Amino acid sequence: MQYKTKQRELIIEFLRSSTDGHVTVNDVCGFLRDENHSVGQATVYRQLEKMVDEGIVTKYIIDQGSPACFEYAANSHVHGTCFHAKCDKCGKLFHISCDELEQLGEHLEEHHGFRINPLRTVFYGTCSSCRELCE
Amino acid sequence: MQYKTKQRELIIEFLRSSTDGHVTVNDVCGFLRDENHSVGQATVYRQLEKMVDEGIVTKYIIDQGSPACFEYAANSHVHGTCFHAKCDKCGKLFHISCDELEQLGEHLEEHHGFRINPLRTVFYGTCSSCRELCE
DNA sequence: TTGCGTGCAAAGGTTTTGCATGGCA
DNA sequence: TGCCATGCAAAACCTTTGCACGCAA
Repeated sequence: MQYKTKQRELIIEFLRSSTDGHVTVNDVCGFLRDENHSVGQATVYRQLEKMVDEGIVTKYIIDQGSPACFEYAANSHVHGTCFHAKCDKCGKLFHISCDELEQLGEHLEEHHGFRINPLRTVFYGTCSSCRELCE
Repeated sequence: MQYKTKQRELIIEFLRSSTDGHVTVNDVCGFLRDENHSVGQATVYRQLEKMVDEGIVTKYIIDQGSPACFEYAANSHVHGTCFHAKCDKCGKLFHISCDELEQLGEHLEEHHGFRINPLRTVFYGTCSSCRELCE
């Protein structure tokens, strides 16, 4: 049973309008406050959690200690599996999507019995720009 | 410049003796306290951070909100690249190491300019046992 | 009317920091 | 002696929870 409240609508509207994709609880609260539609942060946490369960929002855990990122599912990765890769050095977040990664998923499931969830998995490493700087 | 202190030696000794590999700050403090060699937890955090920088210890960020895991590097993955995979359902942690994953690394670097760090990367998903339970 | 949703504040857990003291080189 | 390391407590940070009140159905 899912009530339709004003707060829920506001949160969804913001997620939908947020084109860059990755939004934190703080972003949501801050934006709504600025628009004079304040919503309690506990409510934002609780609503986002529900939306994740419903599958209309995706939660990314990018870093330990940093706030979690949320994305309106319909806004993103419509073109197949998409992974996130984060650079340890500059902190930039990349989206990677290609056939090899699809195969990775198949391989893991067939040979290791593990079904990877691209929405939760983040690759860590270094991007080319940062490697150039070091050399 | 790196001083050689009693505390540092104690921490390294425990990491070295810890065969299962993944150890939290709390594990370290608890063990040392039991052995009557108490070390302040701030010290443990600071020393482990240094060891990570030096490359002799690996830090795994398994879950948001849960404590980070540390591993004495010499104790592990002697047999090539090893990735971690964590089951969302049962929470079990698996070690995965095979040729396909080596290739994944090469592919990411060649085609996406991203050099993945297996020591920091954790795959999330569901293991076969948990999937069987659901079906 | 029923009971889920909200908001505030407090609590929870992990990690970081300030500052005076201790100990390596 | 100089300076890094330590230890304690407090702070910082994100997230969860308790509880009274509000509001959708």
